[in-house]
Amino acid sequence: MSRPTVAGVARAAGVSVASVSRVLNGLPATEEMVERVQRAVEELGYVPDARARSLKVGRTFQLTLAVADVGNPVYVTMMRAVEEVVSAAGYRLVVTTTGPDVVDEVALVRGMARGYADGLVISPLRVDDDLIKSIRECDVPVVVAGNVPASAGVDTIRANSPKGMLLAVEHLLQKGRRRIAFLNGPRDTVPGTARAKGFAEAMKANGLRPVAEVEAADFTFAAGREAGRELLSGLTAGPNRADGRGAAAGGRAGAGGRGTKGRKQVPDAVIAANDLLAVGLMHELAAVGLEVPKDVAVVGMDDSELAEQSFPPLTSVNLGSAERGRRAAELLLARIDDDTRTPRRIVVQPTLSVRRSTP
Amino acid sequence: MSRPTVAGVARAAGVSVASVSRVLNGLPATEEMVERVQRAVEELGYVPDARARSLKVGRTFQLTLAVADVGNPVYVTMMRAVEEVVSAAGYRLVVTTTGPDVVDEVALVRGMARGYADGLVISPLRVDDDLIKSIRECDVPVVVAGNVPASAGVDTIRANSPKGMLLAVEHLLQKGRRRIAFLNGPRDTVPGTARAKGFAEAMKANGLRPVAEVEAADFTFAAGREAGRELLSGLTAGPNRADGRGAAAGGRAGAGGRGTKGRKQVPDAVIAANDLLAVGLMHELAAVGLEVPKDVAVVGMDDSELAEQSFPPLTSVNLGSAERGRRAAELLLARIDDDTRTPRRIVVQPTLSVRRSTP
DNA sequence: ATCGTTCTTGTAATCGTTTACAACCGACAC
DNA sequence: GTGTCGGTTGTAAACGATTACAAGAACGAT
Repeated sequence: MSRPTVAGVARAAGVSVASVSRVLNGLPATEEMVERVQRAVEELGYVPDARARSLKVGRTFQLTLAVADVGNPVYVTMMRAVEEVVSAAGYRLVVTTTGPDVVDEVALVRGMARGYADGLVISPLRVDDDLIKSIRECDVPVVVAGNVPASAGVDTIRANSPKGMLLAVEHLLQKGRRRIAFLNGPRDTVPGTARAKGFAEAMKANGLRPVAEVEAADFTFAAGREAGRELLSGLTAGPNRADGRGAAAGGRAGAGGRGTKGRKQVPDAVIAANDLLAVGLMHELAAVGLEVPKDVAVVGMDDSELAEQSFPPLTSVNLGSAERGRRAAELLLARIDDDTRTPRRIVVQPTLSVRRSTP
Repeated sequence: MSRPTVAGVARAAGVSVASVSRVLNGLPATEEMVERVQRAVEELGYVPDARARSLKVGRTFQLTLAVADVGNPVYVTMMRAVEEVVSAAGYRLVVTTTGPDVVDEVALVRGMARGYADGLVISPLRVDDDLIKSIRECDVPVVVAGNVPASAGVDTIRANSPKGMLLAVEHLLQKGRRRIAFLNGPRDTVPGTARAKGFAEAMKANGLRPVAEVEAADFTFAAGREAGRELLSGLTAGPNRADGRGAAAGGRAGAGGRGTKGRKQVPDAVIAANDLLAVGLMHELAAVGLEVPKDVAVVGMDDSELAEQSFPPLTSVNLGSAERGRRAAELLLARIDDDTRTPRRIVVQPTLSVRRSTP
């Protein structure tokens, strides 16, 4: 006994397929007709085939959100926001993960081109011409949560990293920290370059020079630890500890301190490009006996759930991931509604969530 | 200029639609035919319509993983494992989130019944007859990562919570902790009941009685904090601190200690049903000045990425989420291949990942 | 009684693929 | 020259829904 189709239901109910379809879609029909069809549907356990339906009507009522790494908590914030908006609009949201490579991203956009979903939100880590081309050629609407050139002719919604960096730097400054280091993610990613630039500007605007700058292999916790270790190497002994008892287990002595030639200054604050990186760093700080925030203040970025879960809770720049998710979803829905509207480029402003990782 | 279809390509290449389809699917054709078709495809930027294709061939080459809460790090572990297996098999994985309610879960299974995917892995928090019925009626294969009755006639793969609890209890015991409390998630969920039962058994087997048992509203960080507060209320002053300087800021004196009547015993260890709950609890412990693991040891469950990210890193029962994900995916693929095989019920064994939240 | 109107229902075309089947073509053996 | 055989290619029928269009029914007005 095979799965019932609309034809089977029609036969069972003794009516035509058109009538079945009409009843199922709530078009006007007589009381009796509705009753007969519904009974047949019930009896056969009929469930319409989504593929056939969407082939005919041209819509799937599914929307896709593609993220690079499901383990990154910033995406859960976005995901929640997107989900809320699209499900309120009667769409089902599905999430796929692309990994960090741009080629996979391109493959996804290409593959999505026909039939898997009515629209797509992507938040690409890396962008190249192929990706832009595939977005432009994609015949389902795409909105980019991130930074692509205006020439791509696509709705975008992005964060204001430079402003966020400024908030972080000024907060630290106000708390009396001046020896600020930067723990970035990969420079060849979109957020990586934006944050590097923002950090440099923010420091310059306040007349500061970074005491150190390291680059993690990617935006993950493990990479954060590794980069944190690199950042700390060679400067674990220094004037940071008020009690002067030094820090590292190894405890190798050294001049340290600012201005000492041939040796990096010891930071009294680190800004990380990401909450995961920040937390990774904090583990390394603890490992060498530095206390947060007493010895070193730490500021993360994204203000994800991890920021409040970490210990100490992490002061973090809120780059508006929830709002970006919400508005990305809204842009997508609007464009599905009307494909001719001119692409918008929205920038959302950051705020700072102060927690206990800064004094 | 509308999107090209196979007919358009055929016209452009001066061949029949069948030939186009054959070339696209790699069926035998002459050199020249292949060449002409490919040129036309290239030129028109043709992308096949997934809906139409899957309508005809009966497969979508998509698999769905439905999880209750994307914010729960245990699911990212599972997700990664599932993704790896299914993508190696040529499927695309999509993830949807259902929320904690069983009705949404049922709706998902029902809706998935026709056409959205070739198979479904669900990990339901709550199970009722409706859900089981919908799974049985679903005409795409379903595998359940969790516990449903064998009568459901479905492949399942589940953790061994009781054994996991035993590992946790015995580890604590071995470290000299005997006043063990339990921070559970909602009792009306599948994991909630399993863990409650497992905890009770494990304690009994070791001749211990729980000093406290609280139930969080759900398996989230926020709920963990709240339940942690509840657990700690009224017993924040006690003999736990070795230095005897009491604990809470308020520092109210009290008899505390074991056996004191009218007053709960002060735990020297807490097992949480979940890493998120454990981390929430640790925040509350810190808030009242109790140190982990010196004053109170904490054991989480799931051994998710959060366990190593938390501070101190969390000793956690590894319930095999990665393996469960992997094997769930394998079961699903096997069943897609052959729907007649008798349902398997796999149990994966837990291990303990010892970190620094226990002495 | 006839006509027009409105409302309901059925027939058949359509969406964009795949694929069973038949037609065709050239080669080869008799 | 004809029949057979392999191999390519084309025609047309699916897959399972929606929907334009036409036909029929009911009903009141003329």
